[in-house]
Formats: sequence, structure tokens, C-alpha cells
Amino acid sequence: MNKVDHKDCLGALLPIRDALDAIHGKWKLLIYIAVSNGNNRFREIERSIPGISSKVLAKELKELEEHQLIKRTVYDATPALVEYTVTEYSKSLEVVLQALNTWGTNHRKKIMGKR
Amino acid sequence: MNKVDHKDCLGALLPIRDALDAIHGKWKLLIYIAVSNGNNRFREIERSIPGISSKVLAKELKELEEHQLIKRTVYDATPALVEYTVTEYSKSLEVVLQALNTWGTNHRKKIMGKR
DNA sequence: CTGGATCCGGGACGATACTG
DNA sequence: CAGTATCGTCCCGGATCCAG
Repeated sequence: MNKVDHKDCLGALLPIRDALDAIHGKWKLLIYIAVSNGNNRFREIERSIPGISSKVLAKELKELEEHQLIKRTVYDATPALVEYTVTEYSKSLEVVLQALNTWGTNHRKKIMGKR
Repeated sequence: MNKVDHKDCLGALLPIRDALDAIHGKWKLLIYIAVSNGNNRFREIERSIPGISSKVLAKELKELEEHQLIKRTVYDATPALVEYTVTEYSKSLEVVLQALNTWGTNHRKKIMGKR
């Protein structure tokens, strides 16, 4: 199975960083999961994630939108009505999350009770 | 191919975080690559990574060691002689890095020129 | 040579209040 | 409801110096 050779390592760093930036952080995956679970309104998401503040939520949603993992739709209504949904594209993340999950699960066993 | 169902999502978060913690950050992968490329001494590693300070390098190496991705060997000599090498276990990371690399490469194209 | 000690700035994260 | 504004805290990481 193709081993990454050292020359490629440095070249691979940028894309890897891009990938990590898109999903790392305290809240991003939590929010992503909340939305994919059917929490589509701002307050709904906020309530479903204990401890998050509206400021942070707004910022993270903006970033997730930039990365096209979440779509923001504004409906013309009073009071304001905005809906957040996961994008089709975001499905492509699942294979990555699977890989992280698998390795992380094993890693957790190996390290056991650190941090 | 097995889709992650929503119940599993939250459960998967912890291992995913563990995985991300082990490899995310400004220097970790850079250091890991440097060591795997044959830079085994502290100053060697430091010189091979422009911009890193000895304090940060020391800290990151410690973390990489805790995660058992790098092994630290002290030789009894004067002056002090310490050798850093990658562990066999660290090879298991490559599949994860591959996944991140693949997705990140595509993602970069998709987002194009952000950040 | 291998790092620890100290000081410090900036960014991430948080609490609270407020606007349209 | 959907956010923004303001202020404050904490900690990562950087610079510099120094000790074993």
C-alpha cells in the first residue's frame, strides 16, 4: 500500500493543513453534527450545544460556510428566519472522519488516560 | 460504504479529537517529517525547520513522544547526546495522513485561494 | 549540545448586553 | 429570531537569556 515517500511529505503538508483547518477547533465538528442531526435554526443549534456562545457559534458557522460544509439560507420573513443545512459536498468528509475515528480509537487505547 | 449514522457521530467525536490533537498544530507534522528524514539530533531538527525556536521544539517533541510517534533516546556522553527517531507505531498514521491529503487537495481546489 | 526559565503579545474563547 | 458589540480571560507560541 502506497507509502508516502519523503519528497512527497513536504508537498503533502499544505493540503493536510487545509484539511485540518477545515475541521479542527473546539466546536466545528460539534456544530456540523448538530446541523446534520436536524438542528437547522441558529437558536436551535445554540441550544443543542451546551456551553457555546452566540458569538462563537456565528463565527464558526461562517467558517463552515466558507468551507462549503454548511449552507446558509435566508428566508424573507419577520422575524428573521435563517436555515442552516449540511451540503452534499460535506459528505466527502466522512471518509476522512472515519479514518480519524479509527486511528483515534486505537490511539486512545494505546495512550490510555493521557491529557 | 458504511455511512456514519448520527448516533455514532457524537460517540466518534472523542477519538476524532484525540487523533486531531496528536497531529494538529503548527509544527508537529513538520517535526515529524524532519525526524523521519533523518534529522535525529535536537539542533539538527531545529536547523532543518526555519523559524522554530528551541523552546517550542522541545515542547512539541515532548508531546510527540507522549503520543509515541517519536522516540527519545539519551546516550551517556559528554556533552549531552540525545537522539530522536520515529516509532514503528507512527507508521499507522500514514493512512490517516493520506486521507487528509487526498481530501485536502481536492478541498483546496474547491475553495481556491481562501485564507 | 540539550533544553529550561522568563517575559510577552496576539488570538481563541467566553459572558453579557444590545440591535433589527 | 438571528446575530453584533464590547469587554475580559486564558493560553499558545515567539524572543531572549541561561543552566547542566
